[in-house]
Amino acid sequence: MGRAHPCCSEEKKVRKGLWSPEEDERLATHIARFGVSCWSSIPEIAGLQRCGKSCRLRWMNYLRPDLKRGRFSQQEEDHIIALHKALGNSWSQIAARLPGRSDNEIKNFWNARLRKKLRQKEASSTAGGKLEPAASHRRRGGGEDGGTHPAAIFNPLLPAPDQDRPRPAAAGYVAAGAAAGSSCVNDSSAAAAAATSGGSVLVTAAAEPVAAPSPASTASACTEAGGCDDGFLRAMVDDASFLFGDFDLDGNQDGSTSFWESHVFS
DNA sequence: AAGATCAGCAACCGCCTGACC
DNA sequence: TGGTCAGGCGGTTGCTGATCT
Repeated sequence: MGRAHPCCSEEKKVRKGLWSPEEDERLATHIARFGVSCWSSIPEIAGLQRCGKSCRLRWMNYLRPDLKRGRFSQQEEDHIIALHKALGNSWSQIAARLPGRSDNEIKNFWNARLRKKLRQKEASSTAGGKLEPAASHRRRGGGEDGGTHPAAIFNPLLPAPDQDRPRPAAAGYVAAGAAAGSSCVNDSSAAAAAATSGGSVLVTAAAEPVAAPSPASTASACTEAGGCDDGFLRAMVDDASFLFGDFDLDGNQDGSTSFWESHVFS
C-alpha cells in the first residue's frame, strides 16, 4: 500500500496546517449533528477543505468531548511508564487505558518528557550518581501543559473550555449510522435522518475506552487483541514504582477502587 | 533588548489492515 | 480472488513561544 488516500490526493483544494476556529466549529457542529459516519465524506458535507483523515485526526486528538487537557499528573505519568513497558509503542492501546487522553498526546508526552526522564534515570543509576532534576521542568512557566495550543475553541456540547478540568464523559454526540461496519453515509440528509430518528439521539461508544482486556489471558502476556492480563499490568506498574519510587496503585488510603484501577485494570 | 536555544504540541506522512465489490 | 477504498496507527516534522545568554 502506501499510496496516497484518494481524499488527500485529489486535485481539489485541501487545506493543510493549523485548524482555524471556524473549521473547528464546522467539524464539531457536523459531528454533533450527524455523528461520525464516514470520515471521507465529512469534509464535503461539513464544508471543510480538509481531507477526511485530517478531520478524523482533529476530532480524535482535539475536539472529542471526552478529552481532558492539561498537564499529565504524576499518577498518569507513572501509568504511562508502566503501560509503555507492557505494551511498547502501542500508543492507541495505552491511550485506551488512560481515559481522557489521546494517543497523540501520550506519544508526544512520552517523546518529550518520559523518554528523557528514563534515560536520565538509567544514566544516573549506571553512574551511581545523584539524580538530577528533569531538565524539561525548567521551561513553560509553571510546567503546565504549555497552554500554548489554542483551546478547543468551539464545542457545542461542552461548557466553556477549561483546560485543567476533565471534560464530561463522552456523551452527547451522535453516531448516526456508526454501528460497527456501517457504510458511509454520503449525504447529509441520510445522516440527519439517522441522527434524528426517534426524536432522540443515541450516543454510542464511539469515544468509549476500548474493551476491557481479556480476562482469559494467561498471567504473563498481552493478548493479540491488545488486552493485557491484570497481573501482568500490575507487575508492570510495580516495576514503574521500582523505577520512580513507590506510588500507591490505588491512590486511595481507604482501599476503595480508584479511578486507575477501574480504568486500567477493568 | 535581541538573538539563540529548546520544549511542547499540532498535524502531516507513510504504512498496515480490514471491509467491500 | 484480487483490487480498491477507508479507517487507524506510529513515526516524524515544523511551528510557536518561553527561557536563556
